[in-house]
Amino acid sequence: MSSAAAKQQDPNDSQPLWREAELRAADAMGRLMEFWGFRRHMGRLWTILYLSPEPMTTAELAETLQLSSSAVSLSLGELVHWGAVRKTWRPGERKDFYQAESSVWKLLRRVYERRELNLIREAIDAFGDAQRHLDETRSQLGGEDRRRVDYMHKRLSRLSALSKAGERLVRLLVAGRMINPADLQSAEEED
Amino acid sequence: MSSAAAKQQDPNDSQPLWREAELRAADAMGRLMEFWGFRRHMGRLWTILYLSPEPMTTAELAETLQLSSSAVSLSLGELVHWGAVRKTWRPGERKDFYQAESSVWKLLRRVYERRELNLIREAIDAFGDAQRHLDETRSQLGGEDRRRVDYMHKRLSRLSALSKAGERLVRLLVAGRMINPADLQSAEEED
DNA sequence: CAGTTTGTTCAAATTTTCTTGAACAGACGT
DNA sequence: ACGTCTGTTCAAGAAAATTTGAACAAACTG
Repeated sequence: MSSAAAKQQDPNDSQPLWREAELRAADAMGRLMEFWGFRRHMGRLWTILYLSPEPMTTAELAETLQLSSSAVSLSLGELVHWGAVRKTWRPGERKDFYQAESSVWKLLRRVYERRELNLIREAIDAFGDAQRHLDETRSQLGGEDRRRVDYMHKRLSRLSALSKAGERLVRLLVAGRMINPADLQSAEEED
Repeated sequence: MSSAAAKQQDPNDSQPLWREAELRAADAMGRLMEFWGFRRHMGRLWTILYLSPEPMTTAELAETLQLSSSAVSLSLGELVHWGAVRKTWRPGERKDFYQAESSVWKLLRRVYERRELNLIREAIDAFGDAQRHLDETRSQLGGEDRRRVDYMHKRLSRLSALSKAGERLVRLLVAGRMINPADLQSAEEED
């Protein structure tokens, strides 16, 4: 029973032997997710859950990663919101238990769908707005300036085309269909 | 000559009429690039240059975006480093001039290549390290713990497989070849 | 219904990242 | 060679984010 005891008895020196490896992997995933625009801890927490055969409680997670319970609550809540972690519970237990959504692919799809696509659409809108704004000022301008505005207009069209190609690409990715990056390339070829 | 004068005379109220539109687009791109893990200003600067028919000086950029010269220098330097902006110069002029690399696609490729791929590779390495670490401890463990370690080992393999699929996918993207996202899906199907 | 246990929210404090102005360095013209 | 014009670097200050402990709320137990 050495390790079962070690798991809980002494807060200092009694980490299970695999803890080191676990944390290493969690950290790598944390960096990945941070780069990706999420909180570092989200990646860490998810990984710990993903590597655990059993659902875990917030207390266990806090202990494993040495976090305050509020930090766990916050990041875990966000993970649940993203569908990366599921709340489960056990009959007879009061605590909530958490387990990782194990289909990483499904997860990535959701993220791309909710975040990347929205952002690209906003950008597309902004480019459109800018163009409309230029249209309004155009009549007030004389020769040189008018040429300048026309140039900007053309460039904005190119940015829009590109963004739309990007949007299409991400949508295909989300739908799991084949993607041809050459589409992006061609979106900026007619000038 | 009204607008040519307006461009430079009065620092306060004399923005060219298209400035508003320009800034709007620049801001959208700034948000995109920030989300993307770069400095906000890199997107802004790049857009201003992209929308300008002529190469611009750092002073003009600073004035347009209301930035200090050091901020411009910093972000512009990084853009040059990423190949998103080129330094040019004009005979007879002492200042440096900058123009946007207009092939956005080429740019994206470089970014994915240098950043995303490196990060994924680091993660793959970390997962491998963690597994090796588990292998070392395995012999010291008894029944239950050993099963637990084996479980973690299997999960780490899955993470590795997934990351490698991701790496392959990005490499194809960079090479401009067709991509089948189903590869990712299948990378986590054998359990 | 009072007392625990568990989870969430909030404001304060810490850490990290960005921004700035000034000092520095290089290049050019005279 | 000197003075001027540019661009870069650096340390200090400002702003933004993360983190935490404590207060609060909700759910269950006896």
